[in-house]
Amino acid sequence: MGKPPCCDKSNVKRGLWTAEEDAKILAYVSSHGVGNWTLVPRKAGLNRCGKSCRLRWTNYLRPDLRHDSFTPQEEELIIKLHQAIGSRWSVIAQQLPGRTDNDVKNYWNTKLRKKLSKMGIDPITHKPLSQMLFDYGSISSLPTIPKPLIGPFNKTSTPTPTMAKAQQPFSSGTNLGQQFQFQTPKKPHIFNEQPTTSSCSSSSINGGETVFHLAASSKQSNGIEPFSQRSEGSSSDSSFDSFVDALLEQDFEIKCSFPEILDGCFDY
DNA sequence: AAAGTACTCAACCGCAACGCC
DNA sequence: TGGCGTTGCGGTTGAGTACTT
Repeated sequence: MGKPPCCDKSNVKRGLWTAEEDAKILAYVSSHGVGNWTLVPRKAGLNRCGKSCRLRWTNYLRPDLRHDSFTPQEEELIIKLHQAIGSRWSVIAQQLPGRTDNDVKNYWNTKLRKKLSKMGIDPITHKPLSQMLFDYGSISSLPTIPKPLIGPFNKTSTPTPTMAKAQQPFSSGTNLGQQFQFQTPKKPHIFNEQPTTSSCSSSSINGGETVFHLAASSKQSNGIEPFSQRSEGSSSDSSFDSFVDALLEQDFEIKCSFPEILDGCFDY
């Protein structure tokens, strides 16, 4: 194991690729095929990291890639797969010929998350916001916050063993939820969905992240278990109250805009 | 027209898994 | 069995562009 020995970053070009560099990669691959990427820069005459070459090939130069817009069918499939397996972009991308995991991930982060949020659907749990608020609103007291859950996202959260390597293609017309007989640990998030870019910062509600760490740490049928099922915890604080108030206010606006979400029946 | 803000997406980073010796 | 190198993956960044004020 261990950290991969990457190129000497001070001596390799970084940033956007030029047409000339692309041509070198294409020429190399067409004559040698894809192989040891660490050798590619030297053999192809590129002043790039091998990893960067592999990424450029995988995400852009591969001849089987599509560069057109996502179709509504692809969009729907991404949403369903994300609901079933979470952010396992490589698995999702395998179901979309010509699309890369990076494509899917970017499309999700820039388009689909916002779309679901606007529809009143939580883009992580795929549950209606009103239902989640009902769950959280039913809590009479705030559970004690376990220390390991406080702070930034737990990057080490890994799929449960039963979900690993479920990479068989889906047969058409099957129930995706039944295809995936494993559970995906849902990552915590902030309700007011923003793209994860450097430009987003101040709009998250104070306390929200902590609250959703707790939400994410428990499971229900769809990966989240209501707080009311938790036995431990009892404290409350004003930041949580204001957070809940903000959520309730937001939910009220959503309900006004999308009354159909009240019956909990969704069609993406 | 200019400045500020939001959005998009290619590329990078770091970690873990894998395979070979 | 453990170390090393390579590959795969998901999260994040930031430059370029579009949009708004």
